[in-house]
Amino acid sequence: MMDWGLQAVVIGSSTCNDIQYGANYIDQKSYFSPLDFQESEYLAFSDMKTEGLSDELEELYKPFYPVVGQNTLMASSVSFPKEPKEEQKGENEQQSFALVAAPAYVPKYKRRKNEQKRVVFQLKAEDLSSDKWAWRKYGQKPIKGSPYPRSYYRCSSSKGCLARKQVEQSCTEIGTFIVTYTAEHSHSQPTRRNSLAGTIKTKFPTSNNSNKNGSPKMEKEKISSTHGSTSDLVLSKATLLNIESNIHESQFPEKEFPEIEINQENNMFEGSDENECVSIEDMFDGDFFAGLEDIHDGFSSSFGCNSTFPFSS
DNA sequence: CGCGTTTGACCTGCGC
DNA sequence: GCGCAGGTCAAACGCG
Repeated sequence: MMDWGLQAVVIGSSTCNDIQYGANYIDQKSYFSPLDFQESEYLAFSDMKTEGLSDELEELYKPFYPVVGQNTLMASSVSFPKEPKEEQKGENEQQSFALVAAPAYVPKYKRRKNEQKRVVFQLKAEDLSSDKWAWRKYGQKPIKGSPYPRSYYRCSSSKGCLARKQVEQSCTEIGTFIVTYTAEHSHSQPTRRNSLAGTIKTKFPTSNNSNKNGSPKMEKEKISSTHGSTSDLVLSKATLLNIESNIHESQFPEKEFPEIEINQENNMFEGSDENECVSIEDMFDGDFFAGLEDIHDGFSSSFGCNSTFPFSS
């Protein structure tokens, strides 16, 4: 089992711009893994933390983070909210930090991201599939200073679940994605993903049509996959095309991005049950990869290039 | 019918 | 107050 546990967890300062990578830091307020732990475990966690049981907690939480491929880069951070400037804000802050209970009041627009607890992972494209939660995409925005848009996902497993996830491609490394988790799941991990509904059909651009992100606007064409959730498990083809087109159109700044490299002995996913270990091959059957290959082929023929597709294997 | 993505519009926080 | 940027909403539409 990989032995990184809290090692990759860092604490950010009060602003999202201060995310640090690679520091060994155990936060003193809270800690969570949005990916892979059971409700009962993280329910008890905050209480345990306050009792100074961080050693045991470290052991407990080792398997909670996504068990990813050998090449996965992971940088995790946790940001905490600023102290509320006004009394009024305090209430919302607490809503944002409720661990499990569904909030009685959910503001239409959440607090700024830098005031929410966040965990940042840097993942190889092929390791995005290690996230077993079911996510639904609810938005995409171009990000200033980045050639790639950021996609916004919310947990689709439970209506009251506040968990959010942002995915954007690293501008420094092709095929590496920065995944930011916000808030926590209010339910246990789903045993299976949902159906294929919503899997888009995207055709390749035939002209110079562009959306407001400056990326080609896609028509629809089928993505084949036997695993339902499109989320990040199967990045939508339009998203992939955006990525691909951006790769070809963009210059990559020479910017250092400190990372923690994870060495892992095997490609095993560890579930909530102690005995539940699933290999990558078990989790994704041949059709899944076949679907990716189809997409890749489409890229190659459409863009006249086959070297940069992040999901090629 | 339920669940998914896409995408323009809208809301909010923040800096000036 | 204004403009910008990030985050979210919701209508439209596709798929099984």
